[in-house]
Amino acid sequence: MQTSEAHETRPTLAQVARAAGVSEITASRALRGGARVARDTLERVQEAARRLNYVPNRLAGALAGGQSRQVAVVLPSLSNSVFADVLKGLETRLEQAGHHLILGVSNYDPQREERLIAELLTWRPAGLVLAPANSTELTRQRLATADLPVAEIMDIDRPAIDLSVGLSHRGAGRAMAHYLLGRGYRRLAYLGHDITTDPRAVARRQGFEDGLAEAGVALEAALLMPGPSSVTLGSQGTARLLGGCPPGGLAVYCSNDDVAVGAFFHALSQGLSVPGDLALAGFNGLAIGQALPQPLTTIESRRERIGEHAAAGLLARMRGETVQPVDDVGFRLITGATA
Amino acid sequence: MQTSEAHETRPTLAQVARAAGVSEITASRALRGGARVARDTLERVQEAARRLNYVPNRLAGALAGGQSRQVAVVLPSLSNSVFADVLKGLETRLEQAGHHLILGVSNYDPQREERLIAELLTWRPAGLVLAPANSTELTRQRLATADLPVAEIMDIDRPAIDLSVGLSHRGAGRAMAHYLLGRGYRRLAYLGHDITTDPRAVARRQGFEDGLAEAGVALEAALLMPGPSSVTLGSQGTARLLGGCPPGGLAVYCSNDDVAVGAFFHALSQGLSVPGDLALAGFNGLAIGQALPQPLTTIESRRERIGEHAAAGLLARMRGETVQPVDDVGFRLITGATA
DNA sequence: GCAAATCATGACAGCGCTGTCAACAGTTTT
DNA sequence: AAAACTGTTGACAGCGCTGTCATGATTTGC
Repeated sequence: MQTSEAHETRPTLAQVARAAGVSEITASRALRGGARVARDTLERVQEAARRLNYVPNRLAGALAGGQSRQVAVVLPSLSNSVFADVLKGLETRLEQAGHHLILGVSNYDPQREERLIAELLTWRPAGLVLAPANSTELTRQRLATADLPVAEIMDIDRPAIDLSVGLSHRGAGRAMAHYLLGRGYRRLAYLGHDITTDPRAVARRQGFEDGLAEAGVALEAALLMPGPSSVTLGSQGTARLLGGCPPGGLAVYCSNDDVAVGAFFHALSQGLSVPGDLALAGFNGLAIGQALPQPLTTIESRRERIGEHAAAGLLARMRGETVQPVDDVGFRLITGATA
Repeated sequence: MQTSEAHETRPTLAQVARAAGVSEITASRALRGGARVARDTLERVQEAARRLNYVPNRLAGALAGGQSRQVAVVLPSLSNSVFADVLKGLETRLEQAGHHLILGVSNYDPQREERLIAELLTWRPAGLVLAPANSTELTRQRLATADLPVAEIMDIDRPAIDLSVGLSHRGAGRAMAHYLLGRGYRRLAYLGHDITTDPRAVARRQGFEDGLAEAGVALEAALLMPGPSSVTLGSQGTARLLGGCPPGGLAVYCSNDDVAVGAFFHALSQGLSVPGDLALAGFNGLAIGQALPQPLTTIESRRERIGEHAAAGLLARMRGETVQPVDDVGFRLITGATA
């Protein structure tokens, strides 16, 4: 706790101020934009800071000023490139506004998510971004009283605590149903991954079935594979699905692009023609799907934009502006060659 | 700056202490593990904290204690799943040790990387993780004096500032050369992406050529495509490469799995047999490569382990232990069906 | 039974910065 | 010429917590 005068110590604002011959507070103002500081004083201070190699201590700044310029982000996973994209969008916008990201990954575990939120809150972030795996009631309560802007991202189908940025997965499912029906498919199946962790996938399937129902069509088959979505899961699932449900004009709506790509690979290795024998549709619009020999029919989910919008919403809230609670970034159906 | 006694204010340690009938410092000790605190006092304090819904303020804690329990991470990209994997490993280990991650993404831009490091350092992190795009001399200097543990990750081929965690990309390239030669391939080509941003890819290619040279073999062709690696780039690059360099026993070493998968797709759409007409090898061991109808021959890069080891190394350094400066996590050649 | 060691607790100061309010010079307004 | 600004600066206190050292209460050793 001693303030050694050895020059090893990182220079503090006080030292910069002394070097520039001004008071601490003037130095502080000069280094933060320079409002209400004479031009030459400003330059003198900046000069001194540069010379001493001054690195401000934002911990102290945040503590004194009561606002931290850090934004906490809790995501369920990073393996899924979807969240990496969102994170990218968030980082870009926030960094640009002088904020920094504290990251937590919940692994789709509500317990862990809850703990992470609580821990990240100890840093007194200026905002919070959540892609809820399955928000606990406790968490919702805590956040409601925590008095900081919260953006819940990915889907807008559920009621949000504060801000909600994403798209209607239900709507996306319906859109795909309409598209496939419009292309003349009447034999429809669903292939999904473990949905207990992925409420968005559930919503899409629901929307898909709704869309079919509107035309009086029912799913011919639905197969849920255990485990998180993956290409391998898609291949294996397709194999199983086709066991009880022969190809030949069958269209399979997959829970996402990874699964659909797997399905495509299975078709390939079995010599099934796509979409003749087996039509395929996914969700997300991942690059890999579009790079297949036949581009995948899917729905683009604009992940990076979700991140950017969430960041923008939080920043606006921090500035005290009122923001519309629901931000629908929409989606776009990509008419590929697989359905 | 006023301490309103309105109960809106977040409870502070002082309030918890008062509620528990102890001094602030005792409360502090009780809430941090409880060393040197009587058992019943400890329980009383924890009780009070729970009742008041106390959330510690780590900004204050870090400022007072002189150590922040945040670790700064600067990565060149998140689009590349490779870095997402590393990040995951880092997060897991650090979170487990009670540390949190502040994230910056440089987009492979050395300027931006430099600025990010400087900014993140203002949070007085306890450690720093870097996957250097191209460390500036200035940055190296600053970090050398910054007096905090720094882990440079991904490759161990270059001299590091402090800790180095990764694998020898040069070695990986050589290993693949040896493997392909061992399989009898004598017509070898290289297909890569824009290497100005990716020194690791350069090292692999170098190693590959070294490996060939040891057997007196030279590359028949090398094609560098502009832009970051992607599946599409792989397909297009392969098309171009095969223009001047006909298939038929040709083995193409791709700069990474994304490119190799693209190459595979190209072969598929052209009806080329793999590996008969065209053999393919990549790098990373991504799931997508292994899920292809024919699993990709590649080298597994253990990204998550790199993250975990980097975290462990930093944590050890924070505890004051001495750590070996270079941590080689190794790699593993995956004998797929494409070469 | 008394010195020495151990345990539990607290007073105090300080981490490095910023908000608030006041002061003072130089300008403009009336 | 007085009043009212405007622009620039600083003194002061305090953000919420922890390290250090000191204190009294207990236990231990011989």
